[in-house]
Amino acid sequence: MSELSYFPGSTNREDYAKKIAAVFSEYLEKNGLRLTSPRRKILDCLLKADRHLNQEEIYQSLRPQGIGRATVFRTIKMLEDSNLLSRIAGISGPPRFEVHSERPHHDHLVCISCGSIQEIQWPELERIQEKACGKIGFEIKWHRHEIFGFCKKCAGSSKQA
Amino acid sequence: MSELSYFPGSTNREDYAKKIAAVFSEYLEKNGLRLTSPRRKILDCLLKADRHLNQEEIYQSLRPQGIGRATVFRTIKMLEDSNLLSRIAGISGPPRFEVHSERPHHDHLVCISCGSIQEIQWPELERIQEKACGKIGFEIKWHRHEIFGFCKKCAGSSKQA
DNA sequence: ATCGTTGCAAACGGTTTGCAATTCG
DNA sequence: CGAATTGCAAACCGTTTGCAACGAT
Repeated sequence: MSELSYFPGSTNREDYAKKIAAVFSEYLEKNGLRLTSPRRKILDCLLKADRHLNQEEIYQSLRPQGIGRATVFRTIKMLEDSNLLSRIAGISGPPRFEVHSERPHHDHLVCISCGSIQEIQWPELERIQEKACGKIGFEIKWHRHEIFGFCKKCAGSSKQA
Repeated sequence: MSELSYFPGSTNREDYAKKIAAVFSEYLEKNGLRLTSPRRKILDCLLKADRHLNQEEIYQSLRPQGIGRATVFRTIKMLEDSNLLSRIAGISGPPRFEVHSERPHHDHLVCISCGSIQEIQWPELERIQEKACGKIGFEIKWHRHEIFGFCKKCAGSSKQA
């Protein structure tokens, strides 16, 4: 399970976290909602993680602080609505989540043998996408691109799922 | 809801259906399983449809013939295992399915306003993908590429979800 | 006769919702 | 005070499974 997570050169993790929190807060305000302590903690948990968490993992790590499952789900939904969080499907099991926004867009390479998720950036591919969609009048909001196969390690060995 | 579905020039729908059925049958045989009437009907239902069906739609259309939900799920799983069926996630709700195999690969443009799904082919994009993955030693088995945004019709009008 | 297959109903697991208590502004 | 928020438990919904009856070789 090697899952990468990185932050653009000029922005360190804390600045990044602040920025995201600000965007979230703004979103909430605009909708007459509040940036409460549980919501903040859930966002922090996602930001601190160096891999893609699923709902259960967030819940387990925050339960000691008295945060319930429902709140985790509700907050995840808000973060998705505010376009700060994206859902990654994987091959099976519950979806995992990833804070995006400021990070350069990347796609996912999911290994169907060991389950690892690598990230990959494709500026070239993004360009082609936009050009083609522009031509047929489709206005892109976001996309999800998951490639399934065998990672380097697993491709070398026996390839069992 | 305009969902395209087409068959390559030289192959008409019936030939195509036969080919798929043959592949399925072969897969079943190889695994000591049988191409039974319910399985055949479920495959036919998917082949006949001119849009992406979900499990419930298949079940509803076959229920009059006495086919149960469990069989639909079980058969879908087999078709996925035999690499004849792929799962499309959409923005919400249950996954939809699409028979692929012989058809040229294509990605999906999902409209977040009206829910329509357009298909788009990107040979260029596929090439880039393979080249890049080859470079880092990732062996592609299949991929899922869904682009979300506003279709031509909805981009023009008021853009409500 | 044997072994896969079927439909049913119950079980399951992730997600959502109703609600009374609580917190925040 | 009033409105949003919370945790809990129950409800929900799509999916899976156990099982006894069935079907095909």
